Amino acid sequence: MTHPSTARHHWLMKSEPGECSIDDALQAPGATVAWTGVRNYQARNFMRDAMQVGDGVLFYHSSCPEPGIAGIARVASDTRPDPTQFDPSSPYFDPKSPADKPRWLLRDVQALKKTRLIGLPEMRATPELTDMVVLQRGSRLSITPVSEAHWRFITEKMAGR
DNA sequence: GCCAACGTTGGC
DNA sequence: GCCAACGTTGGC
Repeated sequence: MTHPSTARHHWLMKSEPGECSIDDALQAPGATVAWTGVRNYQARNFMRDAMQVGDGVLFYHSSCPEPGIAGIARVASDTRPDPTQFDPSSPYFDPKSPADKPRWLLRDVQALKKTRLIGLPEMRATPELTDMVVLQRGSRLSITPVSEAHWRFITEKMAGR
């Protein structure tokens, strides 16, 4: 029996392509970017408590003309404080975050490959994906868990070609 | 730009 | 602890 803490998880992580697209991530040193700007406790807790280095990530483009899954990535580091919370010039500045007890965390994410754009309308039209957390009514979380079945269906049946 | 849905804040 | 007001997200 596999211990739960060692079970591999999968995630969908939203990024605005105007800020960091899958192409930007692939061109970064080591194809790795710091996932800055998470300012929601539930999303932070996913990163802190459930993510593990090596977990698979669906790299999702949001707030753009064609929202959808744009690539595959992996969790590449443990959590560390998100430096943008202490930067007054950053849009992610949080004046209430204590310097000695940072409120917001990030992980490094390594882009592995760009896929064809699996658009949100296509995702919604795919019966196998109707239970995905990101597709539920009112879902706004920038980081959501992805089941093994959804991960396999997307990466094996949809991302190719 | 609109607005539904959800999260956070702060007075009480 | 309640909850109204306000802010944010993100698709459209």
